[in-house]
Amino acid sequence: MSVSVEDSSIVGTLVPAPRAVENGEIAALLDRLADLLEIEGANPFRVRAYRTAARTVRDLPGSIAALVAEDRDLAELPGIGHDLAGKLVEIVESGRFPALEEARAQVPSGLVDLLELPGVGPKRAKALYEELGITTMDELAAALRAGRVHGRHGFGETTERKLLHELERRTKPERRSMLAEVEPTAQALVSHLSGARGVRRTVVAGSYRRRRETVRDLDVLVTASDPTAATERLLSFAEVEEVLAHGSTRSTVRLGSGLQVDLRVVKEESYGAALCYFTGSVAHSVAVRRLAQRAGLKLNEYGVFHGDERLGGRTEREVFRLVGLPYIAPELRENRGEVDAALRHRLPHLVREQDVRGDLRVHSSAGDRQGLRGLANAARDRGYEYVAIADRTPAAGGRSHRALREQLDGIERLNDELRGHPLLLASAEVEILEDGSLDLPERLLRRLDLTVCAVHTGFALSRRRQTDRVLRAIESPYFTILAHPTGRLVGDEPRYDLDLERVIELVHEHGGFVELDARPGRLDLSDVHCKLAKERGVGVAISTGAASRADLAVMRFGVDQARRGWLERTDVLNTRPVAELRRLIARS
DNA sequence: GCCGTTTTCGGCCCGACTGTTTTCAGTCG
Repeated sequence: MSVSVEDSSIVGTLVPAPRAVENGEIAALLDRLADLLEIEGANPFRVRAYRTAARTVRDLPGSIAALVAEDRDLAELPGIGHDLAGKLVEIVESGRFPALEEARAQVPSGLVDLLELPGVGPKRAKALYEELGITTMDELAAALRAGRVHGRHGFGETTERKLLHELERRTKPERRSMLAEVEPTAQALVSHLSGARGVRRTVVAGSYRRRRETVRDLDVLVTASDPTAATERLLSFAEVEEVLAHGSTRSTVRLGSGLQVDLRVVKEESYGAALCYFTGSVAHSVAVRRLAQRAGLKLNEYGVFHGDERLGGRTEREVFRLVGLPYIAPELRENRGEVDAALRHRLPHLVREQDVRGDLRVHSSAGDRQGLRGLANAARDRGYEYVAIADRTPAAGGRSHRALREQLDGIERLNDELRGHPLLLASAEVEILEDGSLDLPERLLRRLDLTVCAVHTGFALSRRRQTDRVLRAIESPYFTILAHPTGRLVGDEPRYDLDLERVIELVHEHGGFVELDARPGRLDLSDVHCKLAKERGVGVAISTGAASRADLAVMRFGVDQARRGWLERTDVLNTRPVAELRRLIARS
């Protein structure tokens, strides 16, 4: 999620914010201040403190505004001390952030954009501003063309050429790509590199391996006896458009799609250490390295060392063991408490795709042209024990009542025939109307095994009305699962405003469930919200909302996200055997 | 600006690559 700091209504105003300020907005302000301080040349550790705090705030499942309202001590949060706690309270209560206003007075805000350019960091940005008065990308482009940058300290001919090339190439800001979009490239790259002479292992690390919902680049790790052969091999990959850096053990290229690929080559004996290092996240790596340091060890991408003695690093397990930790799954490596949990041997046993026994939201079109029978076959082919057929209700442009009745009859007939191989569950993706009532008459609701309730209309409601709407639906005796709870699209702003914490609390009270929409462009709930649901004791259903047979396969992206949200098999509703599932969704 | 089982000061992760430096700073991940 990106928040436009410049447009934010909470900066530079004394008027109380009309709504509670979101964590994402606060985090963006802290990051912006860190950028400005960096350009100013402030103490780098102070800059880091703001970045750490931004991260803490962004990753927090509950809202800072709510903590402030409850008068909780924010200094208890990791990376937030007395000083920052006070600043956060001021942001929430008055909408003001004086430290940021002061920094803005020193450094024009537009300079921060320049940091996006490869090769431009805080020092060069500052030099461009102080020596040439440049504050924007456009001004930089103009200065380069006019030769005004030429001969300036730190700007050689190559740098000039690269910057101009970059400015002309980029017409819009770089966007992160969705995980599912880059998978084919990642796989093609791995098989291409694996063909190089002397290459033993090839693995895509980075956020791709952590299964983040979006990735900015692909970090590829290779072990090889001959590093040069491997880096040369990367350059021969057909999709390479531009070589950005090319060294003996490390190369960076840009593909035609705009995706950047970083390749690192290490010796086989360093595979584990390098894989830890390149899988990250940076915050996780720093936390682990700090542990190593405290134990008198040094950890880098080549191994674990005690003085000059190399203790190991061939496998990740060995690296973790040497620093006193059990193995931590890549999906957890975000420094969101996993190192602490590992130390206390309290890591979750993460849910796996093979634990999934069914899909609890599938549209009848997923049977392709073979109707319900085709759908049942598709589910059985995936090894599912059950599948819930959940077409939308009329208010969301779905089936008429009559068509739904006929479908329910069809499900009963087919179940008689299939005898539970698999079991078709009668459901509907029931629109929650603006007044919070469910968009089906009781006589139909009564015939359903479960409901999957959702918001597809009336996005513009205020936070209070939207929340009340959903809360009322949860109180319905026919409510089972809240589908795609926040309406988010990956990489976008939320489309409607909802107090998810209250919603989850009420779902817990009524014994219902929340959904994780597995589609790679949705992944709604987010990882952080999955963790919130788990912490509040609410089970999560991972569902695909598949509209075609092929869509059923997106389940794995949902499982990836669930793992990032610390979910275990027992936290996921659709890992339950049929009998148990029936009991859990039965209406009291 | 944060943090503490070598605590309230003095630390704060670490190495590769590039370009311009004439021995290393800036940037990046």
